[in-house]
Amino acid sequence: MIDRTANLLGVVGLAVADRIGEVAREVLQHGGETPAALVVIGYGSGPSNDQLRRILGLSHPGTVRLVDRLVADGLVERRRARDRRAIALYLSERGAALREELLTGRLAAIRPLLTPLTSAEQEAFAALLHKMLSSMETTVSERRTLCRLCDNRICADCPIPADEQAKT
Amino acid sequence: MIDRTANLLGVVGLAVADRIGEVAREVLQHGGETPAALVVIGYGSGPSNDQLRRILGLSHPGTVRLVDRLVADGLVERRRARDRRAIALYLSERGAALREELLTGRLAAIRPLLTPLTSAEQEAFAALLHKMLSSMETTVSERRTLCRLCDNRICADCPIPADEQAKT
DNA sequence: ATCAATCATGTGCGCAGCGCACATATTGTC
DNA sequence: GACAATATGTGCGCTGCGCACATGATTGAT
Repeated sequence: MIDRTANLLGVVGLAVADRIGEVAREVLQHGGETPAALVVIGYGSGPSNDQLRRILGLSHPGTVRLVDRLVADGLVERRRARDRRAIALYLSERGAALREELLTGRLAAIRPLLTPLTSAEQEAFAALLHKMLSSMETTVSERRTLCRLCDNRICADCPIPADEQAKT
Repeated sequence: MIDRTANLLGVVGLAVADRIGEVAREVLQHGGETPAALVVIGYGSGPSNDQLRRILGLSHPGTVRLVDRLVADGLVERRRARDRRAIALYLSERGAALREELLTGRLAAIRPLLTPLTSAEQEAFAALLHKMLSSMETTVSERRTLCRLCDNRICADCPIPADEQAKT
């Protein structure tokens, strides 16, 4: 019985990912982990190449080239960090604008899946999703990977627990 | 409020897609739409290159090359179809075995997300997913695209409605 | 204070997955 | 029988990414 539910979740998950991917490509003209990079850098903490790499789950060179593309598009700036072998990544104004557009488009793409549900059903659905996420045991790094496309304007209190012991 | 739910669904959807992708790459050593192709061809109806193309949402040449890879790996056979300009795609024995492994791995990858829920909650969750899917208006072609990674051993009665008028 | 190990970034190279433009073979239509 | 429509295959190039390697900055051990 659980497998039938898992299969349904597989369908919905695929549909969600497909829709997000479409929006991202329309907005950014790039695919892969590029949209996630824009969101992550957009938090404004000035992540290093290596921190970004871990969150996106890419190789180091892959991340360098990804940032190259974003810089070439004028969406990201490489700045000096305290540690002078590292860099600090920040969004340009245009990058921030596209990030907004991306996050808005993402929600707009997912929303139609929920509208057939009544308000009460949506609440129940949210509660179940919340419980699923809050039951995941993750490190800080894994949590950031899961939330790499999250809309921080909406998700004020992320339900996903993170073991604070784990290294960033 | 709906946006908060949509954001949560976005996270879970991404997690599901990530996990499915990992399993697929482990089993098949290929990414992209390749795993979906294996599942679709595995239904045994002997689809043509063009029918497969529409379901996967790829260009025609992209599909030809995708099938090339599957044939090179000994997973798929190109056979003559009634229409002699078309071909009919079938799985080899090894292809069918890998398809089983892929579908099993897919469910195994999704299942851990559901286990924190009680049986009653899982039932409620399934009912909500079912309602979401059954509310989608899709053509036959779109339905097949949505279900391109579905486990037909589990999903006997697909909830997604399809307009039978639409051309295959 | 120096020097080796470590860390972070960047580069040359190649591969996988896919699309565009084009070529070829078969089918249906008039 | 001529011709548009259909279905497959090919040459070519692009995007996204990993591996192996090189370079500069920092840390730690002596």
